Amino acid sequence: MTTTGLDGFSLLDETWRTVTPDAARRMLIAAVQAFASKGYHATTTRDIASLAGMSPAAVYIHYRSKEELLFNISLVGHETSLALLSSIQGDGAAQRLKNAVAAFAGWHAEFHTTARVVQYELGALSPEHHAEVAELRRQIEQRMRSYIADGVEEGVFDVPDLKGATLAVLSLCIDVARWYQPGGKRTPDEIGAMYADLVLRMVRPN
Amino acid sequence: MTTTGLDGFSLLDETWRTVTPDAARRMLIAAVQAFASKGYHATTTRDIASLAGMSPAAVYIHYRSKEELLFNISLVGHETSLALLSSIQGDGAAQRLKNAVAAFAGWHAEFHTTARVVQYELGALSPEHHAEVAELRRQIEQRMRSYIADGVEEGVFDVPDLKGATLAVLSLCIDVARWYQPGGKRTPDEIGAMYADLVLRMVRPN
DNA sequence: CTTAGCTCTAAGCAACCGCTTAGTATGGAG
DNA sequence: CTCCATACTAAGCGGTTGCTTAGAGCTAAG
Repeated sequence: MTTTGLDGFSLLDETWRTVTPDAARRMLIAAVQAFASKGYHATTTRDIASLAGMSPAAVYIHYRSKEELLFNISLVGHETSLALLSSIQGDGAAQRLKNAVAAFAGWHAEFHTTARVVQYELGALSPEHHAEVAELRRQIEQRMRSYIADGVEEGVFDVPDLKGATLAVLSLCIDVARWYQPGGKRTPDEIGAMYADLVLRMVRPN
Repeated sequence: MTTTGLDGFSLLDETWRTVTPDAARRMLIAAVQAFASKGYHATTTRDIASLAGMSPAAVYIHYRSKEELLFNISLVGHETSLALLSSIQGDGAAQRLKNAVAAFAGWHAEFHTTARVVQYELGALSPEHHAEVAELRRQIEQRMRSYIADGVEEGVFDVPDLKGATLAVLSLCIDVARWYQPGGKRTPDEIGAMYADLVLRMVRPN
């Protein structure tokens, strides 16, 4: 095995560390790249195999179907971003919300390849797999809502509509995956910081 | 011709009024519905024809290819939302930005079917068609930026990063098309009003 | 060395894709 | 009535799709 275009990628993205064996992980990373750049339906199993440097049939050694490949990506991606959002710390509700938005928006920029698949290919999942992922999405929403609710209870935030504000904040962060480009003016960290600032302005009292 | 599921739709959505002849318009509306619910690549020309109540070959009487169908949708959709954003009026920069966000976000809710195709199927356009649409997107961004810049010049907005804030505001509105569902708690107008309020909070001075 | 088990490939199958072709129905002009 | 243009359908073509099958290559236990 020499170059398949994956070498640099797998070093940058540690999301798939736990996927074994090696060939299964390379296949998954190839699928992430292909799904992200062309979309799930426009990607053929031959594309994925070719990106991973293997034959078309090799896909089915490690995965039952193309959809199962997508489900694995979606599941690990959602679990990773939920874990990230759950690990937020900080002094006071304002600091915690700031850290949460910076982390969540920053993740959607830094791992925009994974994030694009996670956020925009949900509809290609089977009903059973979709339901499983939807539960994780509910938990993500609940986490973000609690960060905002904390500030309201502390009296440091002024939010007329808690559910609406949560929706807007999550929406803002998620949409980063749509427009972010690696060669752009802002680094993922800068985007995270800028968005954290904008969100805090949104919830601050008059 | 009796029911194809389009009758109610075409009454609700006046975006395609100018498309003639009638069969071409019905085909386009069928394509919008199919592209929006399954994505461009997952939609077959047989799906579209069937939704329009015609034979598969009828698509090619009015359109050269499936991609040209998408291009027409994308072009008219972008022109419509640009026209909407360009027609904003109001007393003072704050009122104009408020109206602009309410209209733009509201449009992405009310016409979420069209908006989904417009915003999420850009990558399926041919390079030439994509370039044509990209120019319209630049004009949309410029419009929104000028509404924010006006407030900064008037001294009623405090925005550290004009381009960043414009990006965030557009992003917030566009992402409505991703999460909006017709049966939801909020009407398109309510979403527009809520988002206008959130954006004004974001740009107001301390 | 034998054998079992795992990973992978070469070849290909049935189904489906976008699109074309040949021909039919319709309606208006002369 | 004939003639012709337009709008449509039935049938199907070449190519591609997701996935399967049969078997080869490799590793390691006995």
